[in-house]
Amino acid sequence: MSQNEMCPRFEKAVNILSQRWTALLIYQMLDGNSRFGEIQSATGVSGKVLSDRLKSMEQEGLINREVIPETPVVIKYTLTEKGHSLEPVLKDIEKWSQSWIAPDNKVEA
Amino acid sequence: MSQNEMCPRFEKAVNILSQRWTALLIYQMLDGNSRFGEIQSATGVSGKVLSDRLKSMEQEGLINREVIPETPVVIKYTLTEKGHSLEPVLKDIEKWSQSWIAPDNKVEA
DNA sequence: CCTATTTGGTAACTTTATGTAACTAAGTAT
DNA sequence: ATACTTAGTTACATAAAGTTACCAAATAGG
Repeated sequence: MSQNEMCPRFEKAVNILSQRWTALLIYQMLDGNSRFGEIQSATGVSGKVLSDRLKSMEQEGLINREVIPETPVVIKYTLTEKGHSLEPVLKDIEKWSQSWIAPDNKVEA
Repeated sequence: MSQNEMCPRFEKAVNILSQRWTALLIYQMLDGNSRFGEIQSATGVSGKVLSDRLKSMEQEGLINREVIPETPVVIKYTLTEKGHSLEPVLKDIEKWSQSWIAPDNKVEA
């Protein structure tokens, strides 16, 4: 336990973005992927965690969930304005990675 | 398992930043905090995890560890150029949080 | 010498988060 | 009825994080 003197809004933002997968999921949605299965196979996240993350991102107001009663059913996840507003942050991370991470870095860890 | 088609450098960067505490630790160091105890009490991270993170951040080339043989011993952690280069990313997150996170948000979760 | 204090940790154990694999539900076509 | 597809959930296993107690070095006080 300690006295956190950091801005609680900043901490909240960091907590959101440092939840495993969340940044990658938003990145995928920025990239046009909107369906459960698309996002899952693009990222490799497990169905269980994807389901959890989508729920908490929805509660956080980052995404919307839309049910399209086609057959079979299609669920479309789209970024809200708030979610979309994270684009510059992710692009910054991308830019940083291109300057500072070696190109042949395997993610095997 | 899945076929990740994202840029592996971007993924690596996201993995670094989405490790719990890492972003907050860098933020503290940008703010001038350099000692184990300072960083620990400023953030609230446990000694065990702080120790782990500092090691992996050092291996990642983000920080340097300097032993100053005063009494009692002082260990000084400072950002490398690579570590410091994350400042714009963190400032972007901070800016985002000020626009999109409610001010009275308690971190109690 | 013996004890206490301070910094920067480590070790053992508990709790929480994530991963895996199998299963469910709705809708439809065969 | 059976099978197929999407979008999940459930039960169980493993990994990561938190908690608390302890260790090591260096020194100061008694």
